[in-house]
Parts: sequence; structure tokens; C-alpha cells
Amino acid sequence: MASRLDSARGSIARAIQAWLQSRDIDVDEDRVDVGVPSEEGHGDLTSSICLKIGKTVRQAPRQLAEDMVPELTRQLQNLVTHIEAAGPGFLNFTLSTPWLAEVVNDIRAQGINYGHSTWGNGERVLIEFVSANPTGPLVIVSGRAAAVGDTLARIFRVNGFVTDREFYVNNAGNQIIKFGQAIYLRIRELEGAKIDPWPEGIYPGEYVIDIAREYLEHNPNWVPQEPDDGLYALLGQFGAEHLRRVQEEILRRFGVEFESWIYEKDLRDQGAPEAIIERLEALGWVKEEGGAKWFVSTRFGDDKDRVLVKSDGSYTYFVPDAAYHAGKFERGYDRVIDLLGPDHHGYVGRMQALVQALGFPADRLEIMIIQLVRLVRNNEVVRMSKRGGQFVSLEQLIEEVGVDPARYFFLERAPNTPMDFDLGLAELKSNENPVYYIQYAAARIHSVLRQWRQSHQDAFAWNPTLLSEPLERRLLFILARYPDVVKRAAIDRAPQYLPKYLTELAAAFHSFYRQHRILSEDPAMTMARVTLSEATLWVIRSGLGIMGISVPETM
RNA sequence: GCGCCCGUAGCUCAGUGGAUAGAGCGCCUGACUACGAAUCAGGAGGUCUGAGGUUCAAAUCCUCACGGGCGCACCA
Repeated sequence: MASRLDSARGSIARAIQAWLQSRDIDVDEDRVDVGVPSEEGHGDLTSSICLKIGKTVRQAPRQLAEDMVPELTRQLQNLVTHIEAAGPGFLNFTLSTPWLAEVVNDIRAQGINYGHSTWGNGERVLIEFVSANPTGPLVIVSGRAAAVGDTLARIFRVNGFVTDREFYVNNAGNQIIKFGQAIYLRIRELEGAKIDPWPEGIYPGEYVIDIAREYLEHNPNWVPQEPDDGLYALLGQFGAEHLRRVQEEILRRFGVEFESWIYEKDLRDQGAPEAIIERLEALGWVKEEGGAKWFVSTRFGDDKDRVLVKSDGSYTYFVPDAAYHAGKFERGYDRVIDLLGPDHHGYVGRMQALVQALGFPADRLEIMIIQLVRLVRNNEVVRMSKRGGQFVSLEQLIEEVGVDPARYFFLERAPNTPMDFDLGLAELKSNENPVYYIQYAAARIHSVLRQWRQSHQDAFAWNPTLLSEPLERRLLFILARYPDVVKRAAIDRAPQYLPKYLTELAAAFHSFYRQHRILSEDPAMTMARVTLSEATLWVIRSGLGIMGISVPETM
């Protein structure tokens, strides 16, 4: 169902088109733009069509706009109360307030589904995110990726896409061997051995001691033995699965759950790496040089060709990952989105080359880089050293500031810009913290509705023409814009549109609330304002819901 | 050296080729004996890094320069 604003834009665009045709001016439909102006005072909707075509029809845009006003006014009289030619040739449209007020009924009818749409048309989207190595605790940037990925998935869903969230577990390969080695050494320590010095590059983190202890508990028959890679791999995989479960639990606490977990080791066991190499060879995209096998990714715009099989016969990291990504398409996803850390952006070229080599259009794989997060307190960067006892993990961040503020802060910024996370601000449980500003609006509405229900038994039909105060109208218009925001967030992959919009909505409600009494002696007015408030609550619920942030009834 | 991201108010950041560039924090002034003051009303604060270009119109697109971050392995 088209949103109220969509239908207004459509009617206006058609009226303009008809006017132009009646003057024998031929303009492509999509050049007739009708949009929300960037600032108030320029009408509710605006079109710059006269500026665009002025030159080709050899008329001053402003004059053209003025010529159009009378006919458009007649055509659109049920929808628009005022049209003016403005500035250098804009057409500004002011929508009828009662017509706009009907948005409240739209919201009532659709409830939590208001703003949702079907334009995704069932397209299947896979979003892979976090995919942290299971060899340590989740760090802060994983939290950002988790919040963004989870929210994007919901944004796609409410726009009619079928969306799955996936976590890829790198539980095979060199890192796991090294991790296993660390666990082995910790086991030896628990048995009384002294490891000094600790070998270079072998996970020194103390959390490995817990894993060693855990392993001994699960394997009471452990006997000290001469270590080899087989043993290291065994221990490494044990540790990886242990940490993966811990990560899963923390992510769940953070409000993020995945439809699927894919294990690198499973892919290797199934022979997926061999299969992808054969496939690329069969397609002619593999060359041999210096005893190694190379993927000729430069054919598809990559900077350099990439090694698949090293001269010692082992695979590079790229091979299982390529197999994994090929599998995503085989599983039937129309669109695959990866959220990667900033340290992986050298990886984008080869992955996109792979997609094309396999015969898919490059744009079916989108890679979004989630930029670094710096923690800041009192204008000072918090060093995230493992030594200093400062926070390093997502778990500690959640404990320190809470899930809602953490998610809000991560979602507030464009994902691909580095961000400073202001701990001082996030910790504030009061007026300075923007997430509470929105939640407070919801709590206020809940409070009003509670009181209204206590004093009035029955709802009755409300009268949209009663909502005519400027602050009411402002609120109505913002409510009407919500479907635009939801759709735009999907198109631009921009979760940050939601917190921005919700802040604006909450501000409009707070202003309205301070200025006008909702529960009054006038039953009709009370009914109208209660209904408006309820509609506002639905939209806050919807928006915060998409962001994975709670909507408290009291604070 | 090559590639990617970024440069907007004191700070952190929004900004879909459109008109007078916005928000939060911080700062200043005011508002609670009716629904929640975690709120509201108002104010100060800008060479959108710089220079060219495209366009009726540029923070936005293009080129170059400057500044910051990151990536450029037979590592993962």
C-alpha cells in the first residue's frame, strides 16, 4: 500500500505532467520531482521541475511556475490547500491538514506494520556480519557491526525483502593451530610446568587459561603427550567452539541473533576449497606461476592476482572464503552483503572479482566497511590495552552503559565513518542522553494513555479536522514521513536515518505535549489528541523496534 | 608509490544536485499549584579544508592540492 505522502507526490506529479502535456511540453516522468523540502516554510512538498525544464522550453522558470499555479490549484483542490511559485522557480505545495490528519487512521489501521512496504518483492538478502575470529572475546567494533547488521536486516525485512543474518566462524587454519598451541601451553601450566618465555605470536590472553581448565574438565582422561599440529588443531577447535558459544551468548544479550552459523572447518571437510579451485580452473581463471596457483583477479578489476595455493601446497585464507561466498549464491540469495572491519578493505577487490569470475554481476555482492570505534571519556581517548584493565570487550561495554544506549550510539552514525563513542554521554541516565529522549516520549504517551483509559470507558470516532494547531500539524507531517525514512534507510543501507528521524519525532511530540493539553474537558478534542498520541507511539515502537531498542512504558 | 574512507559549529556527528547548511553535547537566558521538567521556549556559535571545473542551482558530482585514518603478503 502506497503511503499517504507517496500518493500525494503521485497526484501532484501527474497534475504537473498533465499541465505540461497540455502545453505540448514533453518531459520524462521521472524528471518530475516532488519531494519534501529541506526546510520548513517551503510548503510540505516541493517541485523544481520548472527550474529543470526552463532552459529547454525557453521560458523563465519562475514565470513557468506562476503560470502553472491556477490550473494545479484547481486540479489538486482536495489534496492541496495552497500552491505558490517561490524563489527562482520552485513550486511549493501545502497539503490540506484534514487530509494529512488521516495519516493517524493509516497508522491505527496498520499498527506496528505502518511504514512497512513490499517493494523488496521477496528478494532474498543474506547479511553476514561480526564473523569474529573465535580465538578471543568480542571487541567494541564487533558491537558496532552487530548493531548495524542486525538493524539492516530488519530494515530490509520491513521493506519486503527476505533476509537472513549469518555468522561465519573461522575455526580452521593457522590461527586455530596457534590458538590450540596456546591452550596446550596453558594446560601444561595447570599441570605445573613453567612456560618461560611465552612464545611470540601465541595468544597470551588470560582467558585461554579458563579454556584450558574447561578442556581438562571435559577430558578427565587427558594424559600429557607430545604435541603436534593434530593435537593443536583439536585443542584449537575445542577452544574456538567454546568462545563461539560465549560470543553467541553476548550477542544474544545485545539483542542480536543469527539465522545461521557457517563453520570454515565444515566447508573444508566437505571439500569446498578443492571444489572452488576446480571451478575457477574450469572457467580458465587460474594460472600457475612460481609453483603456486593464482586466481587471475586482475581480469575483473582487482589490483593484483591472488594466490590460491601456495608453493608449499597449502591454501591461502582466500580459498575457503571464496568457497564460502560461492556457496552463498548457490544457496539462492539474490543479494549478499558483507559487513567487514576496516582492516579488511584490501579484500574487497578480490571478492568482487570472484563474484564476477563465477559469472554473477559484481553488484550482487556488497561489502560495507564498518569503521573503527574509539572510546572517549572526558575528551580523552580510552586506550584499549589488554594490560591496563580498561574495557576491551563488547561485554564490558554492555555492562557499563547498557544495551539500549550502546545500540543507539552505534546506529546513530553512518557505518563507514570512524566514530568516537562517548562513554561519559552514553552512561548518563538522564536528559543529556539522546536515547532516553526518545524513550521518554514513549513513556509519556504511555502515561497519558493509562490515565485516559482510567477516566474514559469507550473510544469514539475522532474528528481529524480538530487537529489544526501548528504543533499538531507538524507532528502529523512527521508521522506521514515515516514510510519514506524506512524505505530510504534500505536503499542507502543507512540505519542512521532512524535515530535521526525518531529524535525529530520525539521533539515534535514533546513540543506538542508542553503546549497543548491532551486530556481535557472537551471529549472530542481529547479523543483527537489521544489518537494522535497513540499514532506517535506506534511509530516510536516501530522505529526503536527496528533498531532493537526497548520501548519502556515507564522510566 | 597505488587504492579506499574521511575533512561540515568549541566537541561528536547528520545532511536524497535545490531556496536562509542542521542535530546532540557544551555555553547563555527564561518556563513546573492541570496529562511525567529525563521536558519546553529562546540565544550565541559556520570561509562546509583549499583551488579550479560541470550545472539554472554544488557541502553533495568531476579534477588537483593539503590534512587525517586505513589497506596494499605464497598472513589470517
